[in-house]
Order: sequence, then C-alpha cells, then structure tokens
Amino acid sequence: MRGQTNFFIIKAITVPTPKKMAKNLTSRSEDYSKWYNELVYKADLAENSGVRGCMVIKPYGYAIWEMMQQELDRMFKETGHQNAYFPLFIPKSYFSKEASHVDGFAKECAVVTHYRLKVDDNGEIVVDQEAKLEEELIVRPTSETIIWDTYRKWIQSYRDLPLLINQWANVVRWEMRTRLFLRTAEFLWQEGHTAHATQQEAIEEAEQMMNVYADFAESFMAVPVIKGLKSENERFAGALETYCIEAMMQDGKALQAGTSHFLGQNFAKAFDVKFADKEGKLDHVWATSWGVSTRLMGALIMTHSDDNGLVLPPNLAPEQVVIVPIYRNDEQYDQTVSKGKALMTALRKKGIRVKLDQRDTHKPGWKFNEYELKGVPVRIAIGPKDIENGTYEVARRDTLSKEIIAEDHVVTHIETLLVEIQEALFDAAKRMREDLTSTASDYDEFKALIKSKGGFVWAHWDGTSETEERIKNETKATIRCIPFEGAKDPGKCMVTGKDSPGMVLFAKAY
RNA sequence: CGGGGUGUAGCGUAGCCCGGUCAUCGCGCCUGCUUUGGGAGCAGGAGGUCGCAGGUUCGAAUCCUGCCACCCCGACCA
Repeated sequence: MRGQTNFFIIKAITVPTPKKMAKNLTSRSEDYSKWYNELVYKADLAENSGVRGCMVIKPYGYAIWEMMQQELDRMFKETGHQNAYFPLFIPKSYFSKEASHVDGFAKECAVVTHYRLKVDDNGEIVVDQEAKLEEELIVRPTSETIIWDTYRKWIQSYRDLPLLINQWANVVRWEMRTRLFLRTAEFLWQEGHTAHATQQEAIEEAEQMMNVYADFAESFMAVPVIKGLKSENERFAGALETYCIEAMMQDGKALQAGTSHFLGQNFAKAFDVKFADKEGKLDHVWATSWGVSTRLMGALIMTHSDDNGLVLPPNLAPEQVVIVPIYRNDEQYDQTVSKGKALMTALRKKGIRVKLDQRDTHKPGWKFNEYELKGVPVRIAIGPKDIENGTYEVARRDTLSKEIIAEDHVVTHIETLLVEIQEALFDAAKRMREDLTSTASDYDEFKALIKSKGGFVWAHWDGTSETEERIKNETKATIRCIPFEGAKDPGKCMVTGKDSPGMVLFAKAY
C-alpha cells in the first residue's frame, strides 16, 4: 500500500513517507521502518469504518511498555496507592454532570448505541435496530465520571479518606488526526483518582504525583523534564490546576509527558460525594487525577533514538545485554554458546536482564545490526579469539564503541557500564534540551526563535488567555508550562507590555 | 470539513504524459551448496483482482467518469 505507510522518526524528525523520498531510497531508510516496526504496527481496520490511528503494539514495543508499567506501578504503591478497575462503558448522562468536563471531551467520543447484531434477509450481518440502548454508552475517554459516581457510594466518613486508587486501562479518543504513540485513537494508560478530606492534602497529592512522574521520566526513561503548572487554556477540562512535566524532543517540539490535576471539589459536587468530618459536619471531598500513557513510548523514542535505530536506557530496556556467539563450525558453536550461557547466568545473578542469541539462522553481523535497531544497551560478542584469550567484546549502543574486556572482571564491568549508559543518555538528552532552549526579550525575537530554531523559549506573558490565544494563533507556540523553577524575575509581557510576574515556557508542541 | 497528493507482490517501487511482448526492479520469503568477528555469495524458485465500478477502444495499469481508501498541510487536540 503505497504512500500510506508509516512516517519514520529519525532523530525524532518526522520524515516524509517513503514515496516522497523515493529518489534516494537507500537500504538505510528501510532500516528506519524496520526498527520502528519492531515496536508498533498501524492497523488498517475495516475499510469504510473511518477508524484511523489504531495501533497494534508489537511484542518488543509492548515489552518496553511493561517495563514502564512495572516501575510506575511500584512507585504508585510506594506512595500508598492501590490498583482497581472500572468499567469501559460510561452512561452518557454521567458526562452531563460536570459541564466543563463534557466540553473538553464530548467532541471526541466513541458512542455505543446498540447491543445486538442480526442476520438480515440478504444474509448480511446488520445492527438490530430493535436492540437500541435506552441510554447511549460512551467508551471512556477518561474515567473521572464513572469513578466519581462509584466513590459516592464508597465514601461516607473522614475515616474512608484519603482514597488513593489507580487504574491501568485503555481509553478511546476519536481524534481527528492521529500519530502513532503520540496521539492514537485508542491508547493504554494509567489514571489515578484520589479523594481527600482537605484541599491542602489534595494539592499535596497532585504535586506528589507530578514529582513521581518527573522522577520516573528522569531516572528510568533518562528524559529530563520541566515541572510546572499549565495555563488556564491548557488546563484539563474540569481541573482547577494542572501540574505537568514537559519534555523537549530532538526536533525542537515539546511533548507533555504526564499530567496531574487538582480537581478541587468540582467532581465531588457534580457526583455528590460527601463525607462527615470529625465534628460530624458534611463536606464535599477534594479530588485529584493523574495519568501517563503509551505516549511515553513516543517520548522515549524521540528523545534518544538516532539514525541507527532505537536507543533504550538500561533501566527500561527489556533486554539490557545481549550475548552473540560467533563460530565457524559446530565445535566452536558449542564452545561459544556454553561460554555465553555461563556469562548469562553470572549476569542474571546480578539482576541484569540478559539474552543469549544462539540462533544459527542469522549471522553475527545480522544480529549486531538487529540489536542496534532494537536499542539493546550492551552487546557482548564471544568468538574463537575470545575463547583463546579469555576475553569478551563489549559494545555499547549509545556511543557505538567497542572494547575488549577480560573474563575475570566482565561482570562488574557490565554492571557499571549499564549505570554509565543510563547517565550518559540522560546527560545527552539534557544537553540537547539546553541547546534547544532560548530566551526572548521581545515578541519579534520570540517569533523568530519559534520559527527558525524551535525548542523551548522563555518569555514574559501577562497571564491572560487572550494573549496566549493570540500568540498561539500567530506563532503556533503555546505555553507549555509555568515552571516552578526558572526565570522568576518580574518583567513586562512581550505582547501587551503589561506586568508579568516571571517568564513562562513556550514551545510548539505535539 | 477545506487545500495538496497517492493507490501496482509482505515491504519499497518502475511503467501512466505518448494505449499494443509492460506487468519492472530492489528488499524480504522458499530450496541447494559454499559461508559465519559488522546486515554473506552464487544458482534456482514461489508470490500480483495494477484500489473499486463503469465507459471509450480490436486492445486499458496507461485515456474518461464516478466512488473508495490512505498520506501530507490546515481546522481539531490535556
């Protein structure tokens, strides 16, 4: 199917479809699709359904998501949260209870109207019009409404609070335009929904979860992020305050990597969730919600990948080390493989995720390239020379460098190397972000920066939606966040000249 | 929904302007032998409703009409 294939992300740049680069199609460009296709497959659903942007996450891509899930889940539990699961379908009426919420989501929902199919006179499968639902069901675009409807029944007293629940689920948003990983029609995510007795506690929870996300992004994904607040325009539908972490991609566009919302008492009031405090007085609970999604996979790819393929940080790599035996005959095969097995066992004892690729259907050179495409952080080759010399060839993915390591300290070498790679990736990403961050002293300079260089641009803003809207219309840049740390000196808005308490961070965003 | 573009094998494509041995080439796949420290070589082989429908014509991948799908740019989007 020509012209409708994947876009390739090379150094995070969306490259035209192969059709457009047909004249200089090289074997390399096929590599790009190859490694990207290791992760995800864009599904062609029913021809006339108009369903676009559905993704199949392939096993290798899913393994990365599982690593993310595992670490995040641990962090959630360490901060006192529990997992639960709520229904996929939400009665339409639930949405009408919170006005600003429905404004934010109504336009992009999949709606279930019937519950049965039948075979018609022509033998075709058709929707049974008799089986029309009294009330339509919405496939959840997010679960606030159904969860708060449930919380009403669960919460009565301050002793029931705080209620700290997380759900791993899929959600559907009928986006007009989709992009694999970044904005798909259906995506996987986690959504935390908490209820608290006091405003202060809810705010602290929202801030805590933003910090958890930032910690995860930086420590595991090796993606440096900026923490801050969303402006009113960019705030979650129904929230009083949205905390966010913003990352910068290699192509100069920003990506919102996670958000945490202080919802005030909006949802508690809409769904009548009250609790009796110590004095027996009834009050609405205070709420938060927070989530990250498979979009993080996009962030991971677009932060670290290079022209040779994916680059995975060791802390999230499903396979941290791969061992490749090299041999000319059966005897050498047995020798190198058994040595590889021994090394694998030794590394696994240290808690390192290792794979031994003993397939004889592919040559070593093929495997080397394969694991580079897949971003495996460390590759160890064992050949006849190594058997003879008591050494290993150790190659790292991020720098593509190789060194010969003696048998007796290979395990400790790998251990420290993995830590080193993790740090190096973070440092490189941070340097990249710093290179892509500027400060604009006036609006002309701002426009020029956004247009030519992209990236984050610090600038003064008067705090109004109108000004932000105008900037967005004129430059396509939006306020990514009002950072907690950074340029806090007061100044004058670059557009209106009105007072500004401190600079905010602008960028074009995904 | 507006503007632009594209549909030919699993993937990427040539051919279309000028209708007729034009269904081309690369990757991948299968078989055999030789190979194996950076994507192996040679030989042979399998695989195609040329998006769909209609029309023009002795003859259509090629021209005409309609439809469908997809991609890009916008609108939209935490």
